[in-house]
Amino acid sequence: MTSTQATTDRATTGPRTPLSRRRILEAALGYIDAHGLDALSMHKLGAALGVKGMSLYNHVANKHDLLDGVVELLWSQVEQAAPATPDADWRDGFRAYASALREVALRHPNAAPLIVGQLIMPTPALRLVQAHTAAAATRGVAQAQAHALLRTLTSHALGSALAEINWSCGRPGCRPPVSDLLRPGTPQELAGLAEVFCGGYDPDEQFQLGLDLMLRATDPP
Amino acid sequence: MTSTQATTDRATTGPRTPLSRRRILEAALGYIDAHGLDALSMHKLGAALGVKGMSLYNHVANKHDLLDGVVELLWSQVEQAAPATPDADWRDGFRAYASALREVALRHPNAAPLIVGQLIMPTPALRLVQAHTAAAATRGVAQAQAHALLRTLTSHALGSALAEINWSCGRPGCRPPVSDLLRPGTPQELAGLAEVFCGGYDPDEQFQLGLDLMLRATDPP
DNA sequence: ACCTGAACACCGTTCAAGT
DNA sequence: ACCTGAACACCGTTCAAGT
Repeated sequence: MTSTQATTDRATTGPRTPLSRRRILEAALGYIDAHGLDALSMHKLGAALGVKGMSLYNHVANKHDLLDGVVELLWSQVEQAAPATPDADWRDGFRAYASALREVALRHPNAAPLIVGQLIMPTPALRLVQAHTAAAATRGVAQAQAHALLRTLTSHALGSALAEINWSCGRPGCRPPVSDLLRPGTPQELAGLAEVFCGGYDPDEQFQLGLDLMLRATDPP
Repeated sequence: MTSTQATTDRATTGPRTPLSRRRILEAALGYIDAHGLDALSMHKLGAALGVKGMSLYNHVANKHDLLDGVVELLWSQVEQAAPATPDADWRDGFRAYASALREVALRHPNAAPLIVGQLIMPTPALRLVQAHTAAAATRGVAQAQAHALLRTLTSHALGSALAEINWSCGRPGCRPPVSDLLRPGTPQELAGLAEVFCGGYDPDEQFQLGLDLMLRATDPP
C-alpha cells in the first residue's frame, strides 16, 4: 500500500527501473498477451509501466512504431529458438526454423496477427534467412532455391498458426467452442460441419505433414 | 453543388438509397481498400454513406461485427469465384478454391489481414468446405482426407498471400521499395539480402508450386 | 535527458428525441 | 422503423513546462 512497499513489485535497482525501448516493447507484448491486441493503448501501457502514457514517446516514435517493435521482438524469439547450426543437416535447421516460428506465433496468439500485418521486415528475420541460407549453401544448395524454400516454410508456419489460432479447437476442451466462431444465423447443418472441420483434427500433425512435403520436394543433399 | 445535383452521385432510386447491412459492409470494404484498415472509423464510414455514424448501429451491432461482416463479404467473393463443380475433377476444384482465396486476398490487400484475425468462421467459407468435400467424396475421397487437404490449402493460400502483401515486391517497380520494410538501423549487408529475398522471385509461381506439392501428395483418384 | 499537465482532434458507443 | 444531437469515456499525439 505505502510507497516503500510499491518497490517490491519490481524487486530491482532503485525505486523505479528507467524506461527504455526494450522494456516498453516487452511490456507491450505482455499486455497484448494478457488483454488482447485491441485493449492495448498508450495510456494503459504507460500505466502498466508506472508512467504516464506520453512518456512512451521518448522511446518509440508512435503506436505504429511500437507495434513494429513488438514484431521485431517476436522474430528475435524465433532467432533464439532456432539459430542456424552450420554443422548439422541444413534440412533439420530449416525444419527447426519453421517449427520455432509457428511456436512463437502459437505462444502469443493475440500478437500473432501483427507478424503478418505490420508491413515490416525485422532484422532478426533477415539474419535467420541469411544464416539458414548459408548453412544450406555449404551443402551445395543454391541461394535461390534456399530462399524459395524459406519463403514457403514461412508462409506455411504463419498460415497454419493463424488458421489454428482462429479456427481450430484444440483437441479436448475446445476453448472457445466452435459455436462462438459462427454467426447467429448459421444453419444447423453447417454448424455440424464446422464442429468437425474446426475440431476434428490434430494441428501439430497437419503442420508436420506439410513440412515433410516441402522438404522432401527438394532433391537430396 | 446544389442538392439536385447531389443525387447524381448515386444515380439510383430516390434522393438517397436507404441504409442496409449489405450496403454498409460493401462501403466498409471499399473504404478499407481506398484508405487502409486503420483509417476506417464509424464516423467516417457514416459520412461516406451520407449519414451520421451512429446510424450504422441500426444495422450492425458494433465495429467488431462490422469487420466480421467484411470478412464474410470476402468469403462470399471466394465462393462466387470458385464454386464446387461436381462434374469436373475434384482436384481442379480444390485448386480453383485455393487460387480464388488467394486472389481475393491480393485484390484487397488492406482488408486481407482481417480474414485471418477476426475469430469468425463465416457461412460462405463453410459452404465451400461442404461443397468441395462432397465433390471429392463422389470420387471416393474420405471426408477426413478432404478436410485435411482443404485446411492445408487454406493455410497456404492465406499465408502466401499475406506474406506477398507484406514482404514481397511485385516484379517490376517494387511498390513500396524494399527499403521501406526495413528499420532505419538495418545493416547494409542485410538490406542487400532483403532486396533479393523480398524482390527476386515470382510470387505466382511460388504459390503454384506449393499447390502442386499438396495436391500431388494425395494418392490418385 | 526524460517525465508530466494540459490540451487537441478524433474515436466507439449510448440514448433520448425527432421524423 | 430509422436517423440525429448531444453527450460520455477513451484514444493518439503535441508541446510547453517542470525536474
